[in-house]
Amino acid sequence: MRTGTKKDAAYRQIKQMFLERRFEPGSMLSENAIASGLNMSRTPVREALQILQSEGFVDIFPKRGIMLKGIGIAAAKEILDLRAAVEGYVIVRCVPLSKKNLAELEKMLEVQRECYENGDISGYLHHDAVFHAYFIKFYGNSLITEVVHSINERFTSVGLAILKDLAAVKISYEGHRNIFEAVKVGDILRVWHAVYEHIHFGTLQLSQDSA
Amino acid sequence: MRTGTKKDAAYRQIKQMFLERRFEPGSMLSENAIASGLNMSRTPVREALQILQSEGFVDIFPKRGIMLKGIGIAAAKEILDLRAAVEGYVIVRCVPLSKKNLAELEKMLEVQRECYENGDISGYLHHDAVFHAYFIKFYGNSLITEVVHSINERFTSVGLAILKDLAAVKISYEGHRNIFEAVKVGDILRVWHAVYEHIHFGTLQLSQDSA
DNA sequence: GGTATGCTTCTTGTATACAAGAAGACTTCC
DNA sequence: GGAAGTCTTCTTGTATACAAGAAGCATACC
Repeated sequence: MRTGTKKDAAYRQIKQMFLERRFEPGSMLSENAIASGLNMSRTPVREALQILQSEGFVDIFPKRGIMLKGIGIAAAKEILDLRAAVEGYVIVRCVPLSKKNLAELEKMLEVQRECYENGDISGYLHHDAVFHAYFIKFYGNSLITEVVHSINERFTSVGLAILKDLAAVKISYEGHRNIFEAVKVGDILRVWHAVYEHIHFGTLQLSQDSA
Repeated sequence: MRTGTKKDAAYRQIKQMFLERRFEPGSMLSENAIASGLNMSRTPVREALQILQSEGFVDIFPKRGIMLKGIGIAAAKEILDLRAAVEGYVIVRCVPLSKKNLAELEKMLEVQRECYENGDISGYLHHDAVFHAYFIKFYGNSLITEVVHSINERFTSVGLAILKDLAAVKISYEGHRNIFEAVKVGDILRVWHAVYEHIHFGTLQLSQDSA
């Protein structure tokens, strides 16, 4: 435990358990159970859970219990929509990019293409995240960075539902390349549409799942 | 007290005290002081403060105290930038609007103009918020609604710094009208630029303050 | 059998006692 | 006078005891 307070330790460990899918979404948790599992009293666990509630990970029902929230398709679409809003804006505002930045992006696209050609979906998922994070980080608005990070944290599981096969990976990769080309030529409207189409593709994939 | 738990009551009351500027930004608070002021023990106060920390209202320094955070100019600009991102997207996506919606917006603009002509800045501030909320509400993405609401909550005090005189109100009103006209003719790029310019105007006002 | 009532047991909500760190004042020593 | 160390007092951190609501079950009554 390299942490300062037990509350922070509890927060990190509980969130990690959630991200690792150690509990079923929809299942009820108890402060007592978590506390004994983490070898601490209810107090820090309780405080950690309050924060996780305000971040949308759990629902606390007074005197009844705590429910781990899952992400439904509707919520996932709303997250994608917010991402489209923010990322579209950020990437548009990054235009024009320096040659150095363009070269870095080109290299990323190369790596993505390799993942696709090798059938490495999980590798692609990682590099997809890196690609999207690149613009956000470069743009440098820390509030936007935080908001995007926060919504993506609850979204990790959905990534697999979107990039479920190589065909989807191919389309995603082409979306990235579209964005890149639009950025390269500096056509703002085209950038905006490319980002929108790319992220909206995720929405379509999710809709197919429900069918 | 019409509330369920004391924690919720504490949360609401403390936040309201912040919004009413009952404490100086930057001042140190103590759980004890707040708790006795609210006639409850430290526990619910403490939990409320943790949530307020995760929402960015306070900083908790372990074993030292709690500091009420103010909004610096840099933070205010980041908030405006995020608003530009989200509102720009939302309004673009609202296009085309029905005649009924356009008529409602037109009526709002009338009210705004009256506020301006009567020199009623505080009235304009209110109707400005209504105008911006109109698109968000109409668009109907609850995540976006929540995020915008959350950042605006911390932003109320800054509104006065932006619309500090009638000249600023006039420019703001013209910004709204620009957005409206662009929406009316359905020119997406023009909508996007109009929203960007309108919100970026706030950034400029803030920069002048610092000079 | 069906319904209502009270009990049992779970949960979280709140208060409080104590632990422990941080900061400043105060004292002591040089 | 100055510096080091201790001590006092503030703060929050954590554990625990108890309060109190909610839900299910068993039981009694009709």
